[in-house]
Amino acid sequence: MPQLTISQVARQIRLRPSAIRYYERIGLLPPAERQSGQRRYDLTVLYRLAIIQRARQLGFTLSEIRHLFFGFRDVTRPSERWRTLSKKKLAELDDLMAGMKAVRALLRRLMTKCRCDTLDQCGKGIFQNLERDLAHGPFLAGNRSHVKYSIARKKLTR
Amino acid sequence: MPQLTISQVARQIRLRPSAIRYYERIGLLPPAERQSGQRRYDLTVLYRLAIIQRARQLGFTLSEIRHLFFGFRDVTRPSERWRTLSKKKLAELDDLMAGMKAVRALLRRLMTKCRCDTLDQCGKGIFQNLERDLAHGPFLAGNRSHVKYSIARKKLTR
DNA sequence: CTACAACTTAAAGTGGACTTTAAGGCAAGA
DNA sequence: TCTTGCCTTAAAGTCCACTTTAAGTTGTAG
Repeated sequence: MPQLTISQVARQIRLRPSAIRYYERIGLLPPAERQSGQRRYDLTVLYRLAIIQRARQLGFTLSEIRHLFFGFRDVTRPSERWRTLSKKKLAELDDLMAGMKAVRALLRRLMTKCRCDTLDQCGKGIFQNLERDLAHGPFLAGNRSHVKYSIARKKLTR
Repeated sequence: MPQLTISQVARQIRLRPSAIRYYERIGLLPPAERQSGQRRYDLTVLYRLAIIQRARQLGFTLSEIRHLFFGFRDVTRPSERWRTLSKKKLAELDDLMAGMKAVRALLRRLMTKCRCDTLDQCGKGIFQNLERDLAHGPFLAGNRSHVKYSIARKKLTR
């Protein structure tokens, strides 16, 4: 029954073989059957990979996707699994959007309202408002969170 | 004149000393004066760090911030510098928001409209729509871009 | 027999913004 | 003198989702 090689699967789902091996290594995919050492797949792997792709696109981490697959009792239906994960993700997304709107506003103000003669002058102003700004709470953090959304970038040709 | 030690600066601006040393290493801060090997700073470093903080908060990378400081002719006023950078960032931000709205919609549909009995069934549906979805263009990519916004995370206590 | 394509593995590399570690220096106070 | 506390450096580690590399295996074609 299993007839697809890893690169045939990769081509169909638009992934690199290395990604598929990686998913297997971290337990997102079950260990594939082997024919003289080489992985062979049937169609169902495409479905599982499609879910992974879509979930990634929705901002889920691989560990959240593992939860989607394995973190529920077997009888739990997909709709409920998706609901559980999506609810959390939507909340995160809404936080993120709020933060981004605040950033947008700040960017606009910066563009239109800066009258400083030097950057040090800008800095002084910012520094003196530090206390007040921090009181607001960090609406946007640096970059060490589990939720990251990124703008699509041209594929590295290779 | 320079009287502050690195950890006094760090405390005032709410950074770790290691971050300040890192900024110096990558050329974001000028090499600090030394007193028997140790860095000593005056107030202006706080202003510069405040700008870095604020710019990071606005989604600028350290390399963009370097551009803010050093990428213009000396006579270029802060307002114009900010305008140049902000324009680009606003465009990126708008793309990002659009992508996130699409994701939001998909998440909502997933929550309310999934009637699959098994995840494989979900996967089959997704897989069969792959072509169509890809035609849309990747409105959101995985996570390898230079623009990342993240939800604030509780500081690692340590 | 040789060449070649496609596969295998483990381990190391990537990017960005730092932090942590290891090993050591220096000044002040008991 | 010894301890304490803060500082120094270079190098390695962290996170995440992979990719790349190096070295080797297998099957097929000429």
